[in-house]
Amino acid sequence: MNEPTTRDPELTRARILQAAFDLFVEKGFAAVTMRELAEGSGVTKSLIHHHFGTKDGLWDAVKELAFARYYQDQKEDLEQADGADSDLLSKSVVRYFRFLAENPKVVRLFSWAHLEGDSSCSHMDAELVGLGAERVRQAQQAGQLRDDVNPTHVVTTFVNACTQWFATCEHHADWPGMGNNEQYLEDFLKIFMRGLQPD
Amino acid sequence: MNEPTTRDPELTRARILQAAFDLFVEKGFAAVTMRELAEGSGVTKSLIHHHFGTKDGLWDAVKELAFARYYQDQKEDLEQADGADSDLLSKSVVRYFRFLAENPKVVRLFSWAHLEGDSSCSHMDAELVGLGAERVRQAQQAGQLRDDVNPTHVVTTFVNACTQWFATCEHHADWPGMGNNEQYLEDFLKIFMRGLQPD
DNA sequence: CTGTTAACTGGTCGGCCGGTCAATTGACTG
DNA sequence: CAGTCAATTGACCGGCCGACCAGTTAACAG
Repeated sequence: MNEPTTRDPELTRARILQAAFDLFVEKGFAAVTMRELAEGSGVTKSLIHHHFGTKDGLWDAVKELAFARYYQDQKEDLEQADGADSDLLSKSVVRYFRFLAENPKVVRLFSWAHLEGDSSCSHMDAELVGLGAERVRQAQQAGQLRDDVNPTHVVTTFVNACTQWFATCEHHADWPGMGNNEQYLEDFLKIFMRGLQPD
Repeated sequence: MNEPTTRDPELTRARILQAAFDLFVEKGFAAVTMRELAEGSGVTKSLIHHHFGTKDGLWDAVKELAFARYYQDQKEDLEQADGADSDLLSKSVVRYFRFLAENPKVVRLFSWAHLEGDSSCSHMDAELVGLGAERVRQAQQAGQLRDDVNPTHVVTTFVNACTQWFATCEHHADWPGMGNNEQYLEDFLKIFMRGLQPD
């Protein structure tokens, strides 16, 4: 557990992963070169190949790490939520919205991976949405939410509304009439929560 | 107005644009090579350079064409809508949803362009959202919609919910509990429209 | 029929791409 | 201390990248 000063493969891997994350998030996989990655992480091109094999290998490692963190974070939130809370849904929306607000790079990474047809994130999302839908179903049975809508669609609706907001965030930031993050969240919640009230 | 058999620069341009559109939509700008573009459109690489200058030039032309069609289509719909119709909003949602369903490639093109920081689509969307927001404002003043929410946020909410649905369409198509396009649209409209009813 | 223009082609260029490899260096083992 | 192994380096490779250019050919105006 000592700390070698000159050589530290784990730290090196971490530095490469961080630089690759930033570059891939910014420009997408295809537009980034191994030379940029090397320069960005302060190591040689060969060293990246030594640790990650190919450019694709590095890309996979970057995605796997980011997605694992995302998945862990979200699952934790979903499981620690109090099932008896009548305001569970709006709190979940807020929590998800805040997560995206604090992790804009993850949003972009998802977008890139998704456009390239990556399926690994799909399985994750399927499970998370499934967990959320189960909560909605419980709330419906408890009479807290209208029960004539598909619980999965309820979750998908707010996930879509939040995700796309941050995916296009920097564009519409200065549109006339468009509010900031908090104002949008507030209005969305107004609409969404009233739309889900029981008859 | 005759039809030359051997040489037709406009047809050539159109063929190149179509092939480029398909390839760029599928793989993104950076991952497509001039050679692929040439093969895909059945012409020589040099001819593409002759007509569009550089690869970037072709990319710009592809985007401009697709965006212009999108813009024209949307603006037409927005303007021909009957202002006195109390069900205007839900019809607009349905119309937009159907447009995306029928033009999945445009959705992907927007996603790519957007991730790359293209700002031209931003101005378009700003104007379209502005037009829609104006309609919402009118409906609010007529007492047809609740007036304690920002009209721009109303439009953004449904645009986000629809866009992101199709952006992730092929992924969640087979998720457990997830319905098809029509079922999602129906549930979203239930939530959205009730959420917007006046007090 | 002739001259001009532009569509179109094949060949080629310098440069950068991802990837490899032999050699060096540092850390740890016994 | 020698010996081992992995971390790290720099030089190098074949190939493909986007772009260019000289030459050819079809359309068209006069």
